[in-house]
Amino acid sequence: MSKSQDKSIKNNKVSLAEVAKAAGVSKMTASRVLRDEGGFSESTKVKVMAEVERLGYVPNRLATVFAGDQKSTFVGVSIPELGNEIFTQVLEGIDRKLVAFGHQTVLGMTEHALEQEEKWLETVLSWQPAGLIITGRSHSPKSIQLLRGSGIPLVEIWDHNTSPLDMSVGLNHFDSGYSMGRYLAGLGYKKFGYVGTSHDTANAASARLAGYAKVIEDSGGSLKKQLLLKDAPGFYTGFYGTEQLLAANHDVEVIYYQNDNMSVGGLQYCQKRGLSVPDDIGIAGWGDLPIASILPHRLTSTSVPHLRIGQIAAEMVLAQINGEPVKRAQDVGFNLIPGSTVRSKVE
Amino acid sequence: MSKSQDKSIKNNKVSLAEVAKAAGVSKMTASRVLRDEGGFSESTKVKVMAEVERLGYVPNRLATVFAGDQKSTFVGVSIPELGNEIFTQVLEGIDRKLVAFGHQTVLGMTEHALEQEEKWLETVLSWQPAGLIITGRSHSPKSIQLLRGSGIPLVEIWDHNTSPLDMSVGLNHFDSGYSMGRYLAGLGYKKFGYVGTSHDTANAASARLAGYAKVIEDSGGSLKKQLLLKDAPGFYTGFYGTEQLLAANHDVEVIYYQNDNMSVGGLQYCQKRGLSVPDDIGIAGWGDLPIASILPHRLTSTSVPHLRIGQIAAEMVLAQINGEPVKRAQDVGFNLIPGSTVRSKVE
DNA sequence: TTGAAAGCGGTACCAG
DNA sequence: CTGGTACCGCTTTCAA
Repeated sequence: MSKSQDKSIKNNKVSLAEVAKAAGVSKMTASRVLRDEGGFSESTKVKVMAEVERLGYVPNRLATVFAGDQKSTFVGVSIPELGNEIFTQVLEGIDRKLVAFGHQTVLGMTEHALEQEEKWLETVLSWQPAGLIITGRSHSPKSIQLLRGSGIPLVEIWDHNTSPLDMSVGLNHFDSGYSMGRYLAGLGYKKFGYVGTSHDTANAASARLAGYAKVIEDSGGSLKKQLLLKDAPGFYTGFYGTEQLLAANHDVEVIYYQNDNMSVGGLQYCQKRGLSVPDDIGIAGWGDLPIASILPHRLTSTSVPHLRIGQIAAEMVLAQINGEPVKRAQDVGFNLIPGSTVRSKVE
Repeated sequence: MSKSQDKSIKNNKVSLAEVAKAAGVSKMTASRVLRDEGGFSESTKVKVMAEVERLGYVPNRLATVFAGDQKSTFVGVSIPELGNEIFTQVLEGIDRKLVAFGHQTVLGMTEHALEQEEKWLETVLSWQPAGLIITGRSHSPKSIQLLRGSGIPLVEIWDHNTSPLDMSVGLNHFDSGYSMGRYLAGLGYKKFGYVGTSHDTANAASARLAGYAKVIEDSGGSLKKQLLLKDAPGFYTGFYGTEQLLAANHDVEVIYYQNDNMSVGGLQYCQKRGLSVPDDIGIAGWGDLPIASILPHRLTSTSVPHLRIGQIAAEMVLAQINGEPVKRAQDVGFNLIPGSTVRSKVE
């Protein structure tokens, strides 16, 4: 791992000064060439670039940011979990856009815990990020203080939020759950079930459940919930959550799941038990995830523009960084997919 | 967004000097208190901490790293794609471990392209990361030069690599494909199929395919491949890849997929066409992904410790940072899962 | 237990 | 077109 010469004491990093000296010019001239800001001759440029190449110079952006009044090119992005496909898609949308504009994502997994978020925020802010994109709208008091004081572009995503700390993009999860509830109630269902995961933090999924529950309450139906503690909302969780729900409540007619992957778990459980969908039981998911595209029957679900949310969030941060005008709050909406895993309207 | 006082010209960041002044001590004393390195009285500590709290001071780690000869706490982590569950799991393993030891992940999506990796490397290295974890073993010459010159801990993951640039953890993908080929050939299959995606870069999946092909060649069987260009290896890709493969090759007896999700797509396609698995056709996946846990029949596949690879990679970087001894190359191995989506041994 | 001065690697600003 | 100088926020070193 030793290069041609191991002159430097502290680390093998080549500095601008060394490059400049080797090229026989001043630091300033070398700096100008590297930033291509003009004000130097062609011959100087050639000399400097040759040395850059020869010495393998990698600029120290820390120093750059530090020197000027600039911000770094980091954007802190927090999502609750990487094991959840939905957030992974949002993250992908964000990173793609950010990278295209010369920024980098500094990841934060908050695991639905306010303290985790707070700890991450503290650290990431100390690196002078150019912006912040965080999932969710509820934060600890300390976090809010940090966010307020940071003065950098901030986007709260996922939940639509008409009064964000700074900016926000997402959708109304309560409405989304409510609309599914209305749809199912409209089909004549009376005995509702719900299967999802549960966390300490108020989150989007619980808002959907609240919307769903509201319809049921208003329409005089019954609701049985199966909330799995601290589990990731995936295929298997849906499978055994359904098992548990049905074991305790034989008469549930339709089940709404936290997401499509869980509902596919439910679908498999029903198949295993010989329950016909939708004749014996109805199944509804959320999120229109990839698995839905290959199911033999269209899954009743709600489609949401995951990638788009990420893209918009990144665009908002970028626009704000560049001082362009930005709409503070955007609602990307959702789309109910009727599907064929719930019964048709009763005549 | 305006705090109590908007005194500063450039940005509202509170500096150590301001805290020190407000507390009536010198910068150094304040610095000592904040780092808790001793050498100050209890009363000074109280004064300083009070001001830190009151002013909402957030240290500028950029300056810290810059001033001392320290490294940052960043670790650059590159994966090919976020849309691929497998890598997402690896990433989760990495980030969990890293965060537990006070480090942060700076994300890089290389999209299987060497130039993307190179560009990302250049940027991320300029931020003086404490370490690097990158997926894959093939890099551009420029990338290799950058990596060599960086002098920071580096782990190449995914492919087992006996002569890594620095360190490596992964498994032998060729062997993994070979073992599946042997297993299937041992069951009497002669006409093999493969469905996967294809990229410019030599990657792990192509190594598996090569191992699989080798067995087939040696045993005198036939191999029909369906390589989907630039597609993400997911459910739907598996579905229509199977459709295409079978349309062109009616007599394929067993199909090996790039991963489990694709094979589930294949399973669904077969069901749709009324093909019985394993009677009419055999299906084998790779990766033992979550979806496999809820299928009615055990999927023939290969299990791999995704999270573990991530954890080990992070541990290697951490150990190296702390100057502890590290094994340079680790093979986590793989495990063939016989399953019931291929036929039983022919008598 | 405390503080003053130097310097990390760049860039802004001005003078030549 | 080029170079000198001050300085960004913090830590290291040395002296008090």
